Amino acid sequence: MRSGTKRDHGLYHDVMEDNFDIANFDALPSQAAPSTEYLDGLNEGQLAAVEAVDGPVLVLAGAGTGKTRVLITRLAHILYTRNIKPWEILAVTFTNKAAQEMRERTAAIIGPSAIEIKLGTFHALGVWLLRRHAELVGLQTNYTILDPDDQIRLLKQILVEEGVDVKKWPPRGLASVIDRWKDKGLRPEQVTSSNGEGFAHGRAAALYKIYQARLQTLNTCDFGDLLLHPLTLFQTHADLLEKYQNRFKYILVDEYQDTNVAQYLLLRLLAQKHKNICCVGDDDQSIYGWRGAEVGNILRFEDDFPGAAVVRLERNYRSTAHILGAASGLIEKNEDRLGKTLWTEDNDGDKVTLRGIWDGKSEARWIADEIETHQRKGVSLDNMAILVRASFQTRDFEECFNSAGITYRVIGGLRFYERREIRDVIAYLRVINQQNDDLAFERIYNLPKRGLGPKALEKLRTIGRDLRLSLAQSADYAVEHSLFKGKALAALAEVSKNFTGWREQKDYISPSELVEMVLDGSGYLQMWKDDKSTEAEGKVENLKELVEALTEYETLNQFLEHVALVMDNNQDINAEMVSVMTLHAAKGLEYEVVFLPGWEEGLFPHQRALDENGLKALEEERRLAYVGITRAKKRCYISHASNRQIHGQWQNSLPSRFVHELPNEHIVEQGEAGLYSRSSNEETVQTNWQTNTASHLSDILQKRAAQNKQLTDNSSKPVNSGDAGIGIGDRVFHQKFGYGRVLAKDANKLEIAFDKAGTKKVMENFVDPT
DNA sequence: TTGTATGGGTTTTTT
DNA sequence: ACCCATACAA
Repeated sequence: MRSGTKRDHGLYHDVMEDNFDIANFDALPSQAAPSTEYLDGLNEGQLAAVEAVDGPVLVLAGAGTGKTRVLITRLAHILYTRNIKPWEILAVTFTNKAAQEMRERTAAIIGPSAIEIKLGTFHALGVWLLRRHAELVGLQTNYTILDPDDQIRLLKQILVEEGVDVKKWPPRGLASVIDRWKDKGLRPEQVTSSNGEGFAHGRAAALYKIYQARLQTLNTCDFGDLLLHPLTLFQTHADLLEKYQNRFKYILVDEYQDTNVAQYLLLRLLAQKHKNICCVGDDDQSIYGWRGAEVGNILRFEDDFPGAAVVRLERNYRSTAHILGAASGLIEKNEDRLGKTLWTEDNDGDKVTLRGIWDGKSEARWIADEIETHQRKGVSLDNMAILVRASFQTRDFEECFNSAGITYRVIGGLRFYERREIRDVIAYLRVINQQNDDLAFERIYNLPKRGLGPKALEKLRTIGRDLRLSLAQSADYAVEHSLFKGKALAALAEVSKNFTGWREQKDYISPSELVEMVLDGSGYLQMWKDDKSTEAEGKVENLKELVEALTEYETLNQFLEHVALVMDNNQDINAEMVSVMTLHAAKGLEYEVVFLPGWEEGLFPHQRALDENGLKALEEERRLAYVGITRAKKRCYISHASNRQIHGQWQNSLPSRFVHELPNEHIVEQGEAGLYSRSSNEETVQTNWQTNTASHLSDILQKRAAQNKQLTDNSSKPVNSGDAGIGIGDRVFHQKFGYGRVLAKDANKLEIAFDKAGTKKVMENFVDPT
């Protein structure tokens, strides 16, 4: 499946995309007489889940209970015991990673015919369906997928055109309103301003209509459309629906707790005929509510499919008893759950380590030390992971690991295709692939600089509006009729000529040859080569990698699709590396040793989530914590820092309420002198926050001052010592900024006029009196 | 038209 | 701290 190139860009072909055609001739015979070997070692519940092949089945599978194994074995079992071809099975997952793993492990049991199973993410399924029936929803078959960045850009254009104040009503806000509608399977004509969440005084519904129309003329889909269009397709074309219902005799769904309404409706339609649908999920691991996921889908399953078999998997094979105990103790605090009791026969193992630390940097250093200790004891770096709440937290670790010489990989950090130079080239490719792609055209019409500015663009826009042409077409037209003068005309003529040439070539040469032509012909590569800045070299390097990566694709369209859907930068799968990723990205994974840094109020649970969704969000955050802990097999470390730099500003914070919820018997505390300690300060946050967030927060505010004092008094850490009494007018010294005089004081923040560095705001802890 | 300076708003999590 | 939009100079 994966090609064997040395550098792996994660740009593998998704087999899902091309398997349909080969699937129609019977190349591979159905499986030989089965031995039931593959069923060996399953426990009672797992076996039940595997053997309940026909009819609806709901598997409630706790963390680490072997649900992936069940899914895979079930796939094999269906193929062995029913007269079914692999392509008559549909298996949907949430991530490409999960899909890939499932395919590999299935292939290990049933052999190469595994590639014929229709297996992939919901979105990949959507792309596939849409590619074949695009015209029925008003698209052309070579439609492109709009990435979130362009989605925002487009929405902003629309808002500006419609005279909406984008300062007050940010495009992001509209994007999320529209995304939520699409998550619910609602098309523009199905929404009213009343559910527009008050955006731009109830204009959201109208804006949604405009946006959708614009997408159609651009011949493009956003992520939501990849689900919404197929849904529309099935709702309006009964014959088509029936065709796919007939094809997919068995359906398997992973991570069912994270399906949104659109996905749920799609599944329900597809499964209606044969009703052989098996959904696997865990309500305690539902962490995508913010994206429209409905845990309710799990609860509703038995109503939708009467007579559904329900199987619970509660025996955990992954973690030690202490780790499981800590996780269970935490998740018990949630009101809104089906309730499950995981158990294990594993030994107790080590307790979960809890540590309070001075700041984010020392936290990273401490974790690096622990990693090295484990490494010396023989744990591979591959078996260790750091799971953070927000992606900015990865930075401290990257810096620390770089200087400590620990190899690491950031999963889902900034992806290869999100780099500017890559996006630029992709924009070129998009315009070649599809002249309608105005967003892409706008990105590169003056890149490298050709002396075409906003005025030229405006002119093209006008032409386009009058003649109903896209920007690229307008450019051609303008050149043909000499609508520009002098330099601008020459520049535009060059652009137009280039694109025409590339477009003529694109079907005759390989995508990587095409990109090379574009890079040279456009002067884009030269632009970076001429650039003397330090980063330019890396960009040239990346562009070379892109050309290399493209050799794995046969058509441009295929490449563009993968860029949008599956491309991530998991390079160098061979080297041993610690993984650093967000908690969300860690779902479904497991590691011997897991570090969970940053358990601080405001960061985890995240303040923003709490602000927006209150108690519901709190419970989701808690599930996230639960997911984090249950990733660990042998060792789990939780830490919280007292000080952290956020948006460049030092902030101090209290330990997360989740820290206090960890059951004593499963944790061991490591304190640092002078820092917050759970045992000594127990009463600090142990209040009834669970039912009353507000009182908890005010509680925190109250205690914060007291804690600061304690911190500054006792700490021996960074640059300060007993400096509690700095006042206005005092002379002070700061390690980085040197000497200065205090101008103003606000709580523990000082405004200081430094002799050399100018006036800055600094935390009191970081200066010494002179 | 391009380049630089300044000020304001901002960042959760992802297919 | 960073990204952005706007303003103004070249």
